[in-house]
Amino acid sequence: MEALSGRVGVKCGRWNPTAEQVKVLTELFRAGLRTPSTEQIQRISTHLSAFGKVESKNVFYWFQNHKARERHHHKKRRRVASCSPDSSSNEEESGRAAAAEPADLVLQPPESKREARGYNHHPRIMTCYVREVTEQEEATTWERPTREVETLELFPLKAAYDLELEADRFSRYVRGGEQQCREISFFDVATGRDPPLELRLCSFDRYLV
Amino acid sequence: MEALSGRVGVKCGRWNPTAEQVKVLTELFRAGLRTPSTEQIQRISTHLSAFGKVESKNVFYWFQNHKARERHHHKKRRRVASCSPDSSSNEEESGRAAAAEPADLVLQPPESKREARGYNHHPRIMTCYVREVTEQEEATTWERPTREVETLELFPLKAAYDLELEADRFSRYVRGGEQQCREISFFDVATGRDPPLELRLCSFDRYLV
DNA sequence: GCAATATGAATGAACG
DNA sequence: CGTTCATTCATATTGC
Repeated sequence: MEALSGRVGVKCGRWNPTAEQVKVLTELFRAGLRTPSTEQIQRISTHLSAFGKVESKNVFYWFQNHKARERHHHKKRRRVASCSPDSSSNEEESGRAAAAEPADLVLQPPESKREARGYNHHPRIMTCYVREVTEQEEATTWERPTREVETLELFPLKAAYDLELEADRFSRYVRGGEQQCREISFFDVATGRDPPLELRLCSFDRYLV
Repeated sequence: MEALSGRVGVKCGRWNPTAEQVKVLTELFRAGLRTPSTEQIQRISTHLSAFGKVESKNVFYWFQNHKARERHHHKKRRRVASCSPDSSSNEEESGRAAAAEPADLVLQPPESKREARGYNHHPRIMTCYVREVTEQEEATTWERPTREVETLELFPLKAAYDLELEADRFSRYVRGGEQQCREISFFDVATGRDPPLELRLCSFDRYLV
């Protein structure tokens, strides 16, 4: 049922992203996009509209939520301090919940909390602040920059997308800052036979890690 | 088939609280706890683990759902707005769709588009701050504070809890703020014969209402 | 067994 | 940005 490209109810009460939309958003997120600018949001939403109804605010919220949630879930292991080996009856937990990103929103160790703008990085990689940290920087929080950063075949092929809707064209836009930041380009799906989207990342992993 | 205290197939697909766990959670809820903090969730889940497998997120979701649902059910036919004859009594909640049917309340935020960055605030009500609303206030959201707030015989007696599992001890913790907020204390179930939990509320209703 | 319901889980939207 | 609210999805439960 409703294996359709997205959800079902079609209630329209609130945005219900289609599978394609989610995929695009997810890829962008995985690519490192966390806090899209107004323009980016515009472009993204326009593009996504090819897969179904969507507003800019939906894109905005999507990133907000995805970012916030991922962070929450990330705070898992780490400080165990001492007592309470966390034993309990949960061990297998790692096996099951480990996958996905669903959640374990728990622990939100106090730790860094008041670092003003600079506390949005996990004790993870993110060790590369080579120069002045502008907002571009903080907007550039990759999960694991070293991995798929390369050329990323994000959109493998002309899936089963319904590319007949809008003829929106996306000009290439760069996010994050200068040249050392990846750039994500959208190519019009209507003008070309190319996959609905193509996301290209400039290798700049050397700046990371 | 499952009459057991909750656990059955052990499907592990999703958490299936045991009767004891539900009881504890319910009592806490009745006591007024609605939005436990991270620490509280931690403690509660640890405690509940004595009655069966449980994760923090389960506790989190439990409170979220319980709170939300109670609220919905409380939704007596409140506002009928205007148009829509609403016909009156009728459906009393639509009989069947007791738990669903969005029916009307649409709140429809002004489909204002929000200029990019300003998605966040709606021109909402926000008109009621009669006095200094501290975080204690908002943290102290009881359903009907004036009602059972008193001394509440929350844990009537040493139920049939299996108090032989963990020897976790819970130190008293306060939620919501200062002294005028209720405090919920857990007493070790292993060290004492007392009921697994005891919840004590400081009368502070005068601060409410 | 299947339909109706209760409720765990997920997530869009919004608040502070 | 961290939290919380509201709605929806998915599944276990219960009744017919």
